[in-house]
Amino acid sequence: MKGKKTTIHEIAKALNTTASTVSRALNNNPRISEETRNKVLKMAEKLGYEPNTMAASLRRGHSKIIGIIVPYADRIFFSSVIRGIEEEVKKSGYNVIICQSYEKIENEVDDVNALMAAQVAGIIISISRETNKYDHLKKVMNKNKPLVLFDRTAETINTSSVAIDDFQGAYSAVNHLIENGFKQIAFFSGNKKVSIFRERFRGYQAAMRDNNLLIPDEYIIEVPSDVDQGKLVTQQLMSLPNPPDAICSSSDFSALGAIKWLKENNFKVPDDVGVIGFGNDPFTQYLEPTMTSVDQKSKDMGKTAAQVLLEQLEGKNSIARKVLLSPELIIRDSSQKLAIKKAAV
Amino acid sequence: MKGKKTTIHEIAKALNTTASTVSRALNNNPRISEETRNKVLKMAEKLGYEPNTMAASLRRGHSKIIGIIVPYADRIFFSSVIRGIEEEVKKSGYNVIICQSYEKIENEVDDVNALMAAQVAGIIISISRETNKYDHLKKVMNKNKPLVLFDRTAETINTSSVAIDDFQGAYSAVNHLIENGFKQIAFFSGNKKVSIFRERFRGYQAAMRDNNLLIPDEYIIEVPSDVDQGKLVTQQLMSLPNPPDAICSSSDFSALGAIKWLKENNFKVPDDVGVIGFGNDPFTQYLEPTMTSVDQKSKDMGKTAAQVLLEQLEGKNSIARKVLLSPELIIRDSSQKLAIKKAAV
DNA sequence: TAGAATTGCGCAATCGTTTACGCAAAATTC
DNA sequence: GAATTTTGCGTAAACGATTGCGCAATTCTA
Repeated sequence: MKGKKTTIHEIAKALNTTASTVSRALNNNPRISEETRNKVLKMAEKLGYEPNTMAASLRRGHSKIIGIIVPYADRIFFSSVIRGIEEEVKKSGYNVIICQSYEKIENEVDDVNALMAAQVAGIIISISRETNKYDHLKKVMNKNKPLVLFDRTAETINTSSVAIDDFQGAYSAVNHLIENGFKQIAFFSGNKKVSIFRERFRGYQAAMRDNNLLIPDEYIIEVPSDVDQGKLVTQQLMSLPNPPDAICSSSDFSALGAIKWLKENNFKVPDDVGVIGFGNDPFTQYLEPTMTSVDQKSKDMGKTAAQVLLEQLEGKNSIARKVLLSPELIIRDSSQKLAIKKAAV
Repeated sequence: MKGKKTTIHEIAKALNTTASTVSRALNNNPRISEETRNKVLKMAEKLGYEPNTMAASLRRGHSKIIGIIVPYADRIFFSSVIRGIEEEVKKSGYNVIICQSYEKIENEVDDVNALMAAQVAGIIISISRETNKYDHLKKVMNKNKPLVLFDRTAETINTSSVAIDDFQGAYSAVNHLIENGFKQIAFFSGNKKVSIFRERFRGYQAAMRDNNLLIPDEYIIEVPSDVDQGKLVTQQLMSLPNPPDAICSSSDFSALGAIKWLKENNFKVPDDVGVIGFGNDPFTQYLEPTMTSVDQKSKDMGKTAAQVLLEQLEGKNSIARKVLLSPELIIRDSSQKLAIKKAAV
């Protein structure tokens, strides 16, 4: 019972053959006879052999581990992507190793180095909000390690990426509001330095334009993804001489802030003001009213990122692939005026 | 720029010395002079040296990676524990690798094997709901790999563990309800085969007994952690000839089900019926009324589990340590009758 | 049936580090 | 100043698996 590990050499000795034969048998090398292979398999089983992946990785030049870097591992969006990746790569015998950047570029750089040192087979990353230089990512590419960005991608470097179509997400959200009779639609944008937020903003603009609706400057507000900040700017908005009749937010949290402030101040949601969030965080379905939100397909995103990476790993495809997933508008109560909703039934 | 990696041999050659000297210099071996060490460091920097952790791990017998196994990586409790672990082990230069068991014992066994094969330094695990045999865990211990269980622990094997005091959590929750004037308190238990749920149940019983309150058999219901199931059993409960005036739940989700059913059926929460959940899931703070819940200290749990594991790794402590963290009752609106609340102010 | 191709397996180098051992030079002890 | 200890570093053997090369034995080709 003492943890004496068996190696292929032990198996070889027991079978009066050599380690190379055992190795080949174990790896289904066609140059090994069925008979020998079976003997090896049986003996391996008997001796409780378990391969030392370190040794194999060392020889091979990389491990069967995929590195993942996210800002925070405990945010539902990221943890859900991670789950998707894990599920997918497991099928091919890979494991995932998680690093957090805490939205700091220094951590991100360190993480990349650590992962490279750990000889990961490839890296899947959602870059930090701070990240504006890409030398660390280029280093990965220069070493010919597959690299896939997700959600927060970088346009300036030529790498594979998976994201949702943020433009379309915002566009369909705004369109939905308009279909439900809202006309004066304000927009909560995130930090416009980040591409996903720029795209959402563009989607909002396009939808308004396509429906011949004007956008007063005061209707566009940059607000962090935060409940209290959401409340604050909602107060501002509703104090305008021409307050909006709906809010489309780039974040579920600021949308929640909006709903909270509105209810506290005796506005009815959605009858007085409609609200739509972005992200489809689980809490949105438990609110009153339940919140309409754009689902980011996080698990799919993870699965897809994993697939793209594996493709690259297996050499099938070395050119960068940019995948855009379609977001899904999850329609709940916060965006449908009761009268209209009833009429529709 | 082509990913030619520099090894210690290259450094040695450039310095007209040997790999062993370089290795020792890099590892702060005291038998190396300051002068040599500095030369090595400088040259390593110059040549862009990055250590190959695979090789080192192979030689050392284990990697600087901690394996984590959880049922689901995207459940807030687990992702939060993972975050805590990652933050803590990173300080000592370790990384974490994540596996999911999906509550299946076969997956758990596979995961353990995969982690052992990856030569992880140790394993931190929250066992699946199904797990009732522990051979796979014993194997880890037999190979002298540190093993730490968290939250869902196993009493029958002698290993370190970190959990919250579920007894105390439930006890203080029930006590709080009683202090707020509730007397007929029902209990939503989870699956009593799982130790944490047994403990919570015991806490409930003890608190009731200590306050000389009787528990009708019908008040104790085993219900999965699920909103709809919570609704269902709440309906049952409230149809009793002697319905409860409060519900203490082992889960936030079934508690949410209770609140939903109660509101839909014109019961006031908390004035007619008080409700307390367990887990302090983020959504609890966004409900109406906001939900009182027992916080499980997930991030602390992760940090502590990591500390216990590292202690064991560094050989300071080879005997099993069982740590119980104190849960924290987060008091919100669902458990305080308005009259009493005002009086308290 | 001679020559070519294929099959089955052993030899030995290799991946990049770490580390026990040993030895000379320098420093210390008495 | 001889004997001992310490310092500084080189030699070489690991760690456990993979794989190019080569060589017999077998099968196939013509």
